[in-house]
Amino acid sequence: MHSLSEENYLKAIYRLGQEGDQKISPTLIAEALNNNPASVIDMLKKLGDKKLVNYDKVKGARLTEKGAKAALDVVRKHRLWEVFLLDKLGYSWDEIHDIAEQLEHVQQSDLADRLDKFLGYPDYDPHGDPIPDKNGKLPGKKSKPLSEVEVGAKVKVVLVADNSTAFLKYLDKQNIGLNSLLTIKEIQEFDKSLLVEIKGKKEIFLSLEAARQIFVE
Amino acid sequence: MHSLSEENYLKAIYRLGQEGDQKISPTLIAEALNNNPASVIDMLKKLGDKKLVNYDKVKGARLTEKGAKAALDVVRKHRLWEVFLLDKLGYSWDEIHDIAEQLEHVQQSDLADRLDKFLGYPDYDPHGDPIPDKNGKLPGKKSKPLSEVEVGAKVKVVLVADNSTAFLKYLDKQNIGLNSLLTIKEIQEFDKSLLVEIKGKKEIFLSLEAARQIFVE
DNA sequence: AAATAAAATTAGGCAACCCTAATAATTATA
DNA sequence: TATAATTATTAGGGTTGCCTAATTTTATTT
Ligand SMILES: [Mn+2]
Ligand SMILES: [Mn+2]
Ligand SMILES: [Mn+2]
Ligand SMILES: [Mn+2]
Repeated sequence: MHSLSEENYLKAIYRLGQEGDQKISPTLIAEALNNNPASVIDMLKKLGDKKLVNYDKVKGARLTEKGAKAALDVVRKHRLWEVFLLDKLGYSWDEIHDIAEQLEHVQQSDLADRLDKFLGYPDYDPHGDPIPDKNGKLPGKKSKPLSEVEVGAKVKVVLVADNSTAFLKYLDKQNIGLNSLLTIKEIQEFDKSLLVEIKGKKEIFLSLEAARQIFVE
Repeated sequence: MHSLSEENYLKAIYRLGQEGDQKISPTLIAEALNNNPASVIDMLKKLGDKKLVNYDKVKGARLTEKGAKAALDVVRKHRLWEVFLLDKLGYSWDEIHDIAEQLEHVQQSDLADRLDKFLGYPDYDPHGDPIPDKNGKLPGKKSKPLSEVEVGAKVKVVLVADNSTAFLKYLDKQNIGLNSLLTIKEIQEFDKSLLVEIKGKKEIFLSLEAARQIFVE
């Protein structure tokens, strides 16, 4: 139906749309896909012809309903495959994203549904990201970044936004994972870095940078 | 490492090499891949540069050791994924080939090994084709086409060479599957078609064409 | 051995995606 | 508001992998 490249653009535009209400510009998309704004413009033209995206110099890129559906379909496959790789094949959470990037493009109408069933209809992927159901509906979950939590609060980690191997390995080393229970002991005034206690474990320091990637409730 | 296209060429050349000692010509490869001899020559040049294939107008195409290794790696992945799709996701044997054609190209060093372990180290895929182990070694099995069996013989189906949906659905309808026990009742002189009794089931007619695709022992 | 048919090869192109360099349009800054 | 910096867009190319239409080899028939 859609090419691998088209699917990656749709997914990137979808993701950028999720992270706040910034204008989704060619430059932004190019950064997300690690390519060139000139290439992005080419593709936006094509996706426009296919009625998957509306692009407007002022408003930036927006998925049409059809485009959003296609994007969610890829996201669903990505996250289901991540669950498969972790639960069934025993990979760790920092190894699965890159493999899922390939698996998500396998085309077969009922593959995602069968995989979903085989995995027991999971609601979240191993990084805490919600898995859309077959109609594209996402389970709701209202979390906020650890960087916006006050001193003294006790919170639970429910999602890790940065899925890079480097960051996930760092969290492993710090003993932070999904469902970790954290208490904010201190927030440094000058750099907003945090001193956090991990329940039953040691206290650690987290930079603002890191805290922004850890979502809690 | 190798592109999707390159992998498909390697696999095709490997498969053609397995089916007897015909000369593997550009035309033959083009038919196998449903493309054009001119395109094949382009690719043979590239695979030659990469030391994966030796091509000689007289001898045809031959995989180098490196090329054979790469081909077996793709074949291994294809067949393991087929087992996964049938055993775990519940697809039927006529639906899995096309999906495995896509899955076989997913690149990750230890994916095949993990899948192999998860599936319980199967020796054969759902069509009876042997699955190479991680060193490329194939389990031996000496079968012959049903078309070469004599009248009166009692044999067991161990492999189906034609993996097309059409042929596999036809076999389903005839009630023939792997491990079916057959007795050859008659062979027609004029067209070599067979009258076969399926143990515990009815008698059926098979064309020579069909019998050539069914391997027994 | 010609003539004919089939197969291999070369030449020239095309579509998908990406890139760099040049230019135009915006936005920010002095 | 003129000047500088940043973005967007266009122009021109490159690569991969495919195709069609010659052209050349090789194999088959008369
Ligand atoms: Mn991921
Ligand atoms: Mn994830
Ligand atoms: Mn197959
Ligand atoms: Mn098979």
